[in-house]
Amino acid sequence: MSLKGEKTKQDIREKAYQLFAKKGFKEVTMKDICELTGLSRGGLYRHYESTEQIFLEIVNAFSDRQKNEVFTKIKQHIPATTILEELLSRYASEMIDSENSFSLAICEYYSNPTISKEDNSVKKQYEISKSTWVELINYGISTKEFNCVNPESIFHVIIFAYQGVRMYSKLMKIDNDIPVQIMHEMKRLLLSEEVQHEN
Amino acid sequence: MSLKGEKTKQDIREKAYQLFAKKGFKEVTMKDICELTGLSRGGLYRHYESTEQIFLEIVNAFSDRQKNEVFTKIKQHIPATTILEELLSRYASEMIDSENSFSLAICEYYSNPTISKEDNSVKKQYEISKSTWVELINYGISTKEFNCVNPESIFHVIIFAYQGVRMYSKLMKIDNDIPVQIMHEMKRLLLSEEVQHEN
DNA sequence: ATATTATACGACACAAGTGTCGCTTTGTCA
DNA sequence: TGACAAAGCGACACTTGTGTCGTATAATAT
Repeated sequence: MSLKGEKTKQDIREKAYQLFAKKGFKEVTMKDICELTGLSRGGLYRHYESTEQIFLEIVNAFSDRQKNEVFTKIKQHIPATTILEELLSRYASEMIDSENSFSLAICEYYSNPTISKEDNSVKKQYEISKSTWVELINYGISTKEFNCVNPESIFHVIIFAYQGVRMYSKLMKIDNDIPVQIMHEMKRLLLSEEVQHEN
Repeated sequence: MSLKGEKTKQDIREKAYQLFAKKGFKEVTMKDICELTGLSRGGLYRHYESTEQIFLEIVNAFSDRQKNEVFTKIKQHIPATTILEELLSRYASEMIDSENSFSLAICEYYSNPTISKEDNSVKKQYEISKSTWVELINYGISTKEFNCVNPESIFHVIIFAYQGVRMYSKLMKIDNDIPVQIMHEMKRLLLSEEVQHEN
């Protein structure tokens, strides 16, 4: 029973996560990971044979973890507006600290034409994210908090808009209130008239 | 007066544009450009010393060209809704053909942490794009076609959402109607009630 | 036409990352 | 506590791209 091995792998994943969140996908090399973990080339290659393999393992764990968070809150009958605001402000804070955005690394990975498109981790992560949002929006419609035409299209606007901002923020030290602006527009798309006018 | 030189540079820029639009920024090497232009290493390096230098020259030309298009149409009193639809559907078509998106290369360049942040081509391109949209939106408000709170935040939602889609579409062969969905939501954000209900 | 300068060539040295392999060290079980 | 597998080491060969330089070729002005 190899305990040491799994511990090392865990450490590799943690350190690699930090590097990806800071530098993006392509910028991270096996050498970088060697340096941060303190492992030698041979030592690292024993556990993982590419940055992509490490990355995908992290992505999978990442989307699995977030999967049930929203669903649980819905079951607890927490108002949809509250859940929405939590989600949006989490996105917003990740945006402002561009040095710490693993989601941005995922974006970059997505946009990389050389990756193996057969792998379905990306699609899986997208589907999980989509079903979570659609569930939340439908819940909000059922409680009369939300008022929108098409939950799926709202989902797309939201996630894609946030990814765009993350990209820009990496270069431009974007105004901190842009995430807030976007949050307001997203709410305008979703909220019923009476709720909207509170703001 | 060196005619040959400028002709070669022009050719380099054209070929490089094709490569960037297809492969993104980082994926293109000086070697690739040598191969496509038929130039040797020394020949290419005489004109440009890096892919970044070529790229930035293209970006600058790119944003300058688009600058006055919208402004001209506003002066001709073409309805804001018409101009909006033209812009949005151009974005949408670029999204569907992910092999041909120079904008995506710009995005990727933006998100690259190793580039020289002193260069202001990116900021310039962003400012030009922003001022164009804000001008259009304010024009639409003045003609009572549009009805929105904050032109700048709408601008951000629009451009960022489209960039996000482009990224995903590069990997996922995204549904062709997602751009259309997003177009509708963007219109919902902008259009006055009476116009909106037409749809 | 020819001198002269701008273009273009391709071999070369260099840098950075990859992946491998024989060997050593360390864990783990009987 | 010894045996044996698992984990870790680091030198090596390889790949891919960069940037340079002496030389050759073509364009242009006089």
